[in-house]
Amino acid sequence: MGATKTDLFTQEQNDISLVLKAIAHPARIAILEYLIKVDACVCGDIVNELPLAQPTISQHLKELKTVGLIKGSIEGTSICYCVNKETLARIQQYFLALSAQIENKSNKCC
Amino acid sequence: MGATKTDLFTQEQNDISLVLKAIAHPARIAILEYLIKVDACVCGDIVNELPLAQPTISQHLKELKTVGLIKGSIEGTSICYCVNKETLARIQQYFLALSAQIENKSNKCC
DNA sequence: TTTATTAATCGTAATATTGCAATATTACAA
DNA sequence: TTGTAATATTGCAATATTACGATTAATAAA
Repeated sequence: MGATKTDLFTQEQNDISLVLKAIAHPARIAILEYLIKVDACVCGDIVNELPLAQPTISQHLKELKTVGLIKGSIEGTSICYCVNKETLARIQQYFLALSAQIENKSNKCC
Repeated sequence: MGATKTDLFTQEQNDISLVLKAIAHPARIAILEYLIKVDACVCGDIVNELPLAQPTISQHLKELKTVGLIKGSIEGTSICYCVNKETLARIQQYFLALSAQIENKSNKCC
């Protein structure tokens, strides 16, 4: 087959997995960390910062944008990107909730 | 090419991306949530719980185990799986740190 | 020993992802 | 309008992932 059977899972499980899949690549993690580090947005600087070709960076940015992890605003010929706090916060909350659930319990095995 | 250029990124970026990639699938999210919900470990119950074939579940469990998100211990003919708190905590801390960094800053654009 | 039971592994078809060269688009300046 | 800088899109080869049937390995029960 080869395609994920999304219809078998809940909306939230699919949503979270899409956002995590977008983050789950070293180049996209590097982009997110860089965007956060330089405060607000930078544009073509990302191409200079990372050792990947421009089309590759552009594609990674598109994936991050598609799932709402970053936003972009046009400034003349260049585009200013920045991290979407809300989406990041949502992921952070998700893991916080998981950790909280597990904290109260003691493993019966392992 | 098709293969991620891991040598271009830091150890931590690659590490985090591997763990996130393991989580970033609805079936594996469902497995993690189920393991957390039923407290400690269950084994073949996961196959009954999720609408996927046994080899598929087994493969997903292997991926989760490879990146250290779950542990398994043999109990007779069955295997008892449970979530590895440490790895989950590490991911949670990672996102907490990102969120904390971004909280202090005001977007220059977007 | 035979027979279930449980879970891992193998093999493979279908599909998705990664990375980039080539090209296109967009916005502005001269 | 022509040129140029900044990004996006297209097309494609290489590789990875997903899912599962068939099989295997390991243990337990009869």
